Amino acid sequence: MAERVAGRTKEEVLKDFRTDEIVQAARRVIGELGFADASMERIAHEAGVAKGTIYLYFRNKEELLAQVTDHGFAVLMERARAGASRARGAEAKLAALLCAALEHSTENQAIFRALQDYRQLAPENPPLLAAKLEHNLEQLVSFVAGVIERGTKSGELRACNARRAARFLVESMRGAILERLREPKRSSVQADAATIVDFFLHGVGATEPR
Amino acid sequence: MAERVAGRTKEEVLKDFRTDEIVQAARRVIGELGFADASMERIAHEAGVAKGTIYLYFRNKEELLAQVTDHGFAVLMERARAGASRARGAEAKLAALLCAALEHSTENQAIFRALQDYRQLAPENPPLLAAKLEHNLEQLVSFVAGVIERGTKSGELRACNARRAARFLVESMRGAILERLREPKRSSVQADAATIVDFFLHGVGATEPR
DNA sequence: TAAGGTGCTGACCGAGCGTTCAGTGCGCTG
DNA sequence: CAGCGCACTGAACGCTCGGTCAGCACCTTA
Repeated sequence: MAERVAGRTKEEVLKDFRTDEIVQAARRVIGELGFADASMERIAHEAGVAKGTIYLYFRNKEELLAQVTDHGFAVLMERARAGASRARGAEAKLAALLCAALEHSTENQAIFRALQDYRQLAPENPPLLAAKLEHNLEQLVSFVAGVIERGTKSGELRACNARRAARFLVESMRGAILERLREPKRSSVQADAATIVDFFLHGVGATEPR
Repeated sequence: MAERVAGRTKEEVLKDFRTDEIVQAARRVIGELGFADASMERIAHEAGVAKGTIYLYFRNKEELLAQVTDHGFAVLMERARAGASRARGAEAKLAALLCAALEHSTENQAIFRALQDYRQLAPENPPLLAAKLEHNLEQLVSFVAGVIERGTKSGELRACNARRAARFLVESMRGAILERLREPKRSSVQADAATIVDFFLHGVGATEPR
């Protein structure tokens, strides 16, 4: 009989540990090389195990990649929620949200590349990974849309299609992240986030909103 | 001595014809399958030639893909310029520009997928294709930035970092195109373009611009 | 210490890719 | 009509990659 710690066997703990090690290794490799060039061989090497070992913990490559992106998105969403909940008012919440995303993308390019590339992986008949990413992205958009809706109700934001606006903002964020990755540390995360929110709230038109 | 038509030999005309045929075939295949899955075999089949024949007209796959994206971008830019030049005022020009881009992306997904995927193709040490796409995208941003700057001078737009604003708009356009490709023909090109320009000019804030 | 089990290894496989090149056949020329 | 040149072909090549599995090493147990 195996000894138990907190209701889990030693084997289960070890398995979780190994699984996490491999996921983290995959995250690093993807962040460095992108999805397309992140081979199982390279990931195995990074994790310090043999290629075959990965297949003891994941059914195939796609399942591994899906876990990587899921994990990355979970961290991003947690940060975004935490940042937004600390801030007061729609503008501050959106800025905090963007800050979290920009910081997260700077520290960890893997999840962001996912956001960017996922459609490429299998444009037709999207498999597990594409579906998961689609779902994750939708979650982010929904969250942003929620912030916008509450802002509209409180009168801070004008009435608009919250979902469209949320997508609009998320895409802009994507662009800013891209730019930051291209020329890193050109400006602070806070400044970039503020610029985007400013554009988003006020636009570039000289006339007042209708 | 070969006969000449308009200063070009028959061989040159034929070569151009074949080259164009292959480029168009590649465009269709990329549009259907994406960059990653557009194999030379498939492109050759679509063009109605043998795989080896492509290598008589293009040094390698990358050169072929680069020509495809160059061609697509040239068409897009031509449309955008034409649309913008017909319109009067910054708002109308931007709307026309977005219309052109949305139409073009609807008819021809290849160039758009390029915009989306190019970073994926070679994240490190970007080769010919990535460099060309980067340059093309920069051209588009510059064009938009020009429209914005002139709008600022005429007083129609408020003063802002035109380049940042242009990137902001281009990314939003990208998002709209993505959405359109996901659920095609949900709304008219004109309506989508108007929505984006409206967001872009007025933002979602209830207060007037500073 | 011997036996048994289990986690792990890495050489191997087949598929698919971009690329090459010896061969083919068609059309032009003398 | 014979000979030649050249555009074109597609089988073959080298390579990479995801995925497999027979065997090994180590730990536990008796």
